[in-house]
Amino acid sequence: MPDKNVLNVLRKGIAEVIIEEEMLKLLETGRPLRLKQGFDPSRPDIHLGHVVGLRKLRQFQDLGHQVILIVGDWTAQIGDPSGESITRPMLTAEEVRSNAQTYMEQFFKVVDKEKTRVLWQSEWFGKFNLADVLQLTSKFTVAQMLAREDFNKRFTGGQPVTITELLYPLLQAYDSVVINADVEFGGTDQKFNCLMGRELQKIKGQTPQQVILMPLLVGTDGVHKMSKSLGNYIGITEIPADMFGKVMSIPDKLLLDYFELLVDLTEEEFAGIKSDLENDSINPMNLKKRLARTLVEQFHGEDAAALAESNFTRVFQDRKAPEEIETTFQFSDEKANIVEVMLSTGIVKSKGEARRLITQGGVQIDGVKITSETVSLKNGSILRAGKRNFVRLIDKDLIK
RNA sequence: GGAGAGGUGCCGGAGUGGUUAAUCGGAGCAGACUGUAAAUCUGCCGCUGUAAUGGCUGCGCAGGUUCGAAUCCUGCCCUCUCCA
Repeated sequence: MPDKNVLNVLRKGIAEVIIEEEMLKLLETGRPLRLKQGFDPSRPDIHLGHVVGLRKLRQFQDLGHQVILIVGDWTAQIGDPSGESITRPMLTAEEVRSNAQTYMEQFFKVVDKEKTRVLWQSEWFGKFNLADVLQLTSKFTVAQMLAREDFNKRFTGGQPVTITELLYPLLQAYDSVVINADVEFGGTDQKFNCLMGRELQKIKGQTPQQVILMPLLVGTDGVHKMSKSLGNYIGITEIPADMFGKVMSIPDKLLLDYFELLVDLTEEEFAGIKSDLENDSINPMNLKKRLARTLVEQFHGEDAAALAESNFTRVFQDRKAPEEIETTFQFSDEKANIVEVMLSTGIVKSKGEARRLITQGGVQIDGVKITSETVSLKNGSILRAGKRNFVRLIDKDLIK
C-alpha cells in the first residue's frame, strides 16, 4: 500500500489519472520518474490556470521525480488546434528563444529548476525528413483523429481543419517516445494528445506513459477556462495590485476551486472554508481576500501582498485614490482640455472614449466629477477615469 | 476537374440599391446598487468633432455601374458541401 502522502499527491486536485493502477505501481518501484511537460512557445505567459499543473509537477518533484520540459518550437508553428485561430504567424527562431526564456523564468517560480531538464523539439524534429513523416503518419488513421472532440466538432460543423493540424498530436506523441516518458502532464483538454503518446510508445515498443490530467481552472469571467485570448486570466507576473484585484473579481462560486487548486491547505482547513461558505457564516468577500493575499504572496512575497490588500481596501472599498500612482501627467498650462490629457496619458484609446467616460460621469479630479472638457489643473491633483485608472497631475514648473 | 453555398464590426449573427456607422445577442466599458461577487436597471460601444440631422473611414481584395452600393456587375483571394 503506497503511503498516504503519495496518494494525496496523486489524487488531490487532479481531474483524471490514466491509468491510476499502473501509475501506483510505477510509483512503488521507487525509481525517479520522467515527467513530461510540454510548452508552446507562442504563448510564453503563465497564468494561474497553468499554475495548477505546475504545482502538481512540483509536488512530484518533491517526491524525487524529474521533470522534462519540452519546448514545442515545432508544434508552435502549427498552432494548437484547440484554439480558434487557425492561421498563426510563424515565429522566428529569435522569438521562440526569447519566449522560451520568458516562459522558463515564470515556470521556475513554481517548478524546481534543479530537478528539471529542458529539451527542444528541434533537437529531433530538426532532422526529421519526409520519410520520417510518412513513417509517423502511416501509423494513424483519419478516423482516429476525428475521434478527437474538437476536430470532430469543427469537421462536422463545416469549419476548416488543416492537415498540419492533424499532425499536432502526432508530433506531441513523438516527443514522448524520444524522451521515453513515464508520465505526461496536461490539462484535460490535452487528453487526446497524451493518449496518442501512449499509442505511439506502444508501437515503438516502449511502455506507454501514464497520463495525469489537471482540471482546467475557470477564468475570472466564471464561465470559460482561463486563457489569455479570452482575457479572463490572471498572469503570474502581473503586478500585485492587479493580481489582487483580479482575484477579488472572480465569482464567488469559483472560490472553492481556487482554494483547492492553487493553495496549500490541510484537509481540515479546506473543510473549514467549505463549511463556512455553505453556512454563510462568513462573507465570501473575506475568504476571497484571503485567497488573493495568499496568491499574491506566492508570487510577490508577503509585503507586497499586504500592501496590495490595503491598497485594494483603500481604493475600492473606501473609494480613495491609491497611495502610489504610477502614471503621471506633466502640465505647464493650468488651463487644459481634459480629453487631451486623458488621451496623452494613454488611459483612453481615443478622444471619443474620453468624452464618453466624461458624459457618463466616470471621470473625476480629486473626487469631483468632471462635467466640461476645459478644466484647471493643480499640482498634485489626482485624475480618476473609470474604476481603476489614476493619474497624478504634476506642474512642470514645480519640478525644476 | 465539375456543381452549389458562403466570406459583415472583438465574437455570433441580421441586412440584398437610399431613412445603414450598419437590427439583435454575447463580450467589453461607464453609471446606479454593491463585497471590483452574483443578479438587476441605465447609458456607451469605428475615428474625428460640435452649435450641429457635421466630416472621414467601413461590410474578403481590386475595379466598375449608379445621383446613391454591404446590397448590382467583372476579376481575384479564401472557406464549406456534394460529385470525380
